[in-house]
Amino acid sequence: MIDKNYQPSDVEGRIAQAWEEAGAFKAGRPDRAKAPAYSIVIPPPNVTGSLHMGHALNNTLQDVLCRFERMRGKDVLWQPGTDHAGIATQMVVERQLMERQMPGRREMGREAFLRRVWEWKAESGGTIVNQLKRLGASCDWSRERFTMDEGLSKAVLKVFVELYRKGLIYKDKRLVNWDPKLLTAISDLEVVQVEGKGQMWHFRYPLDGVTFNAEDPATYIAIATTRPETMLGDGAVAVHPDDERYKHLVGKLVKLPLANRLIPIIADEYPDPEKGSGAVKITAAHDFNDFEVWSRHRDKDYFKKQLNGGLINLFTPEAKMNENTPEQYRGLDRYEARKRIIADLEELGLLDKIETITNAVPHGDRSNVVIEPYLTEQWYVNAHELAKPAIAAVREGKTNFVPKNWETTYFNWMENIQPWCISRQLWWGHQIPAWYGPDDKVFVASDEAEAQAEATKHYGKAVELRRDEDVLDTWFSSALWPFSTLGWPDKTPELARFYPTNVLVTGFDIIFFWVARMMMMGLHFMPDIPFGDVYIHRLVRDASGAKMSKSKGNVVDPLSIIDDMGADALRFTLMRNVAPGHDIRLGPNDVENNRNFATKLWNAARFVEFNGAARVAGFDPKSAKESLNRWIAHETAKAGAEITKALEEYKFADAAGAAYRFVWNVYYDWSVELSKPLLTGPDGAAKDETRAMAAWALDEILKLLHPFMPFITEELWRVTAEQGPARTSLLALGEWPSLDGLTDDKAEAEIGWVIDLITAIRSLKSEMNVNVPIPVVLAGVSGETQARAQRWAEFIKRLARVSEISSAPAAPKGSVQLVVRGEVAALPLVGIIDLDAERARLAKEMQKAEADIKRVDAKLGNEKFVANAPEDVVDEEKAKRDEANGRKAKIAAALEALKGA
RNA sequence: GGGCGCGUAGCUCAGCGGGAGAGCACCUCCUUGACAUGGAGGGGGUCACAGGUUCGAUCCCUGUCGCGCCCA
Repeated sequence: MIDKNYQPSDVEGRIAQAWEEAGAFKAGRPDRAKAPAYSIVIPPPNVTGSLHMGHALNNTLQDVLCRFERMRGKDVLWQPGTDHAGIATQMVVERQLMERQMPGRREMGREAFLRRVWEWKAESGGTIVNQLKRLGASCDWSRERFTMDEGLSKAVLKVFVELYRKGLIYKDKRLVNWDPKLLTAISDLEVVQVEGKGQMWHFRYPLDGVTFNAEDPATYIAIATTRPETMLGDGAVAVHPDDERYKHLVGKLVKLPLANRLIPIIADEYPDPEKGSGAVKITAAHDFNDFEVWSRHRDKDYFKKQLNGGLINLFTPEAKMNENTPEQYRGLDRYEARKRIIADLEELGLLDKIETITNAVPHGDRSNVVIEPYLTEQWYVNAHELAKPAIAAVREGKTNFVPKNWETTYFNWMENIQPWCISRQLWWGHQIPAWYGPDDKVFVASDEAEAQAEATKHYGKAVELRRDEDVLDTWFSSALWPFSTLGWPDKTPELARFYPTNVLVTGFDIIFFWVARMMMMGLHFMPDIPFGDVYIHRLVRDASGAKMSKSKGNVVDPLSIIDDMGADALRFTLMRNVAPGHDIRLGPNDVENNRNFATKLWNAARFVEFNGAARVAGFDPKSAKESLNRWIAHETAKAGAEITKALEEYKFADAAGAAYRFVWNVYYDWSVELSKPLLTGPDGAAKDETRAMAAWALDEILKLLHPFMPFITEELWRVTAEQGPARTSLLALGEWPSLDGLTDDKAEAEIGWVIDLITAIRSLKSEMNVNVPIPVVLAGVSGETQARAQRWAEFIKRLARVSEISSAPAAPKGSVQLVVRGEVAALPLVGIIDLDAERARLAKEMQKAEADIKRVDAKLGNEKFVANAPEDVVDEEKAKRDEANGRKAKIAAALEALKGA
C-alpha cells in the first residue's frame, strides 16, 4: 500500500541504502561487461568542504547524466573523490590548533603537524561525501579516491619527474605572487584583483647636477606611483623613447631621494606618454612590469653596478622593510613605511600632489591580504608548451565545450598562458621530489634512493642530500584526476575502459584552474583527451539575484532544503532552472513548487493503486484497443522522445520541463481524468486494458523522472511492485523507455478533439458564469465527429459538466457557438446568459480572425513573398488562411444566430 | 583597455528568420470519492532603443543606452 503522504526524510535514507546494498552504482558490473562504457569524474570537492548550492547543482547535473546513461544500459563509472586542498586544509587545522590552544604548526614541526592533518582528515574528511550521498549522487563509492592517497601520489611523482626531465618543469628565480600572511608563493589564478579607491602619489625626483627647485620643473623629473614605499628600491626612471619632453634627459641621472643613490633615466617602450607625467619609476623587484623593463636593460652598466644588478628587494617575507632599506625604515610594516616615506618626501618638498583614483589591488584568494610581487626561486611548469596540444584538441573538436562560447574564453587564456608556479611554501601537499647536494645542485627523482644514486654518480661519492621543503600546488594533482583516479601510471583495466571520460561537468570559475590543466596533463601523459565534452554551468544565486556568501548571510543550505522538502524537490528545481549562460536564481518558492510536483506524483500513484490498476505481466501498449489508451501511449512516447533528445544535448531544463508538463498537464490532468469513468465503470476488457495502461504509463513516468527525482521514483517503483509481477531490478538499474511504434495520430485526433471540446466548454461556462450543467448541440458536424461524441459522451458530460449531447444540422437559434477543431458545438443558453456578453465575446473572436486573415492575405498578396519564400511556408500560410476564413464564417454564423434571440 | 554574455508578461527565464511562450505571482470560480502541497477559467508584453539586410526580423548585421562577468 502506498502511504497517504510522502515523507522524503523517511524514505531517502532507506532508498540510498538499497542502492548501496545492490551495488547499483558500481562500475564494471558483470552484467554490463559487453555494454558501452560511460564515465564522468567528479570535480573533487575540498576535503574540508561542506555541501553548498554550487555542489548541489554540479552534482545533480552529473547524476542526471549518469542515471540516464545507466538506465540506457551503459556501464557507468561516476568516479568520486576529494581534493586535499593544500592551503585550505592547512588553514583549517592550524585554526583548530589555535582554538584548542595547542602548539602551532611550526612549534610542533612538520612531521607532527602532518600527522595531525591526517587525523583531522580521518575524522572530518567524510562529511562532504555523506552529503553528496544525501543528494542522491550515484557515484561508484567503492572507488573513492583522495588526491593524496598512495596511488595518486605515485602519479604526481611520475608526472613531476617526467616533466622535469623533459625540461617542462624547471626552477626559476623571478617575481612571484607572494602571500605575506601565508608566507608562500601562489599562482596568478589564486590572485584576485580587488577594485577600490586608492591614491596616486606624484613625486619629484631631483635631477643630478642641478640645484633642486620645486618651482622649476627643469630641475626634477616628475613620477607618479601607487606604491611609494617601493621607491627605495628604484633602479631607474624610464621614459618613452619618442617622448620629446624627455629626450634630452635620457642617460642623465636623478638623485633617488631618501635612498640617496643616483639612478639613470632610461628609454623604454613601457611608459605611456599619455599617462601622468610620462615618466615612471622602475622598481624591478616589486613590480611585474618593472621587472620586464629591467630584464630588457639588465646588461647595461647602469644596472650592473647597482646593488644586486638593480633588482633590489626591500621586503622580508612578511612584507616588512628589510636590510636593503635605510635604517630608519627597517622592520617597519609596508604600510607604516609608506606613511613615513610620504611624510619624509613631503618634508623635502618632493611631494607634488596626491590624486584619488580607483585601482585594482591584488589579494590572495585564501588569505585575503594584499599580495606582493616578490623575488624568490620557485618551480614552474612550462604551460606555454603544454598548452599547444590542449588548444589544438578543442580547435579540432575532439573536446567540445557546452555552451560553445566558453571555447573563446579557453582559447584567450591558453594562448596567453604564463609559466605556472607550482611550488608552495606549505606542508600539506605533495612534497616536491627534488633533493639538493652540498653545492645546491638539484636531483629530481621518484624517491630519495634514486636521487642519492644520481648524486653519488655526480659527485663521485656519497653525499648528504637535503630534500626540497616545498609542496606542489593542489591543482597539480587535480590536473591528473581523470587518469590518476583510474589507476595510472599502472595500466589498469579501468583506464582502458573508462578513459577518455565522456563529459566533464563543472563551473565556469574553474575553467582555468582545472579544465585547462587537465587538458594539458591529459594530452601529455595519455594518448587521448581527458574528456569529450565539457559542460559548463554557472552560479546559483539567492532569490534576489545576489551571490550567496557567508558574510551576506544569504546562503541557502542545500541540506536543510533536503531535510525540509526532499532531495528530489531540490534536484528538480535546479534542473528546471539551469540555463546555459545564466546564473540560477533560487527562491524558496521554486523548491516548494517542485515539492508539490513530487506530491502530485505520489498521489497519482495512489490513485492508480486505489483503482486496482496493477501492472500486468507481458502487457504491450501497442496492443491497446481503446483510443484513450492508445492516446496515452502516444503521448508517453512523445514525451519520452523529447526528454531523451534534450538529455542527449545537455538541455537539462528542457528535459525536466518536458517531463513536468507531460506528467502534470497530460497524464494527471487528462489521462487520469479521462480514465476515471472507465476505471470506476463496469468490469470488462476495456476496464482491464485501462488499468493495465494506467499502470504501464506510471511505470514509464517513474523511469523518465528517475534521473531527476531518484528517491521518490525508486520508492514508488518498490511499492508498486507489491502488486502484479515482481520487479527484476531496482529502478536505478531499470531500462530507459524505448517507445518506438506508439505514435498514433488517429488516437490523437480523437482524444485531442475531446480535450479541446471540454476545454472550450469549460472556458465558455467560466467566462459566462454558468455553473449548472448545460446541453451541447453539435451543429452540422461530420459523421465521424458524431460518432466520437457518442463514444465520449459520458466523459464530456462529467468533465465539462454537460447535461446532454446531441446533433443537429444547424445550431439552434440564440445559441452560443464554439468552434472546436473546425467544427461547431452549440450551447443553447438563451435565458441563461447575457446575450450581449456573448455578442461581445464573438466580436472579439471575430476581430482576431479578421486580423489573422488580414496578416495572411498581406503575405500571400505579396508577389515577392510567394516568389521567394519556400514552398512549404507558402502552403502553410494558405492553410492558415483557409483555417481563419472557416473560423470567421462560423463566428459570423454564430453572431447571426444570436440575432433572432 | 581587451573579451564574453544579457536586456521578451509583475518576477525568473524559454524561444533565436515565417501565427509572442512556460513556471511563479495575480484575479475569478470550485469543500466533485488520488491530491486545497489540489481542480477549472482568466487578465497581462510597440520582444531595451535606432538604423540596416530580407518578400518577411523578438530572432541575422551595425550602432546607442543599461546591466553582469572574465582578463589586463
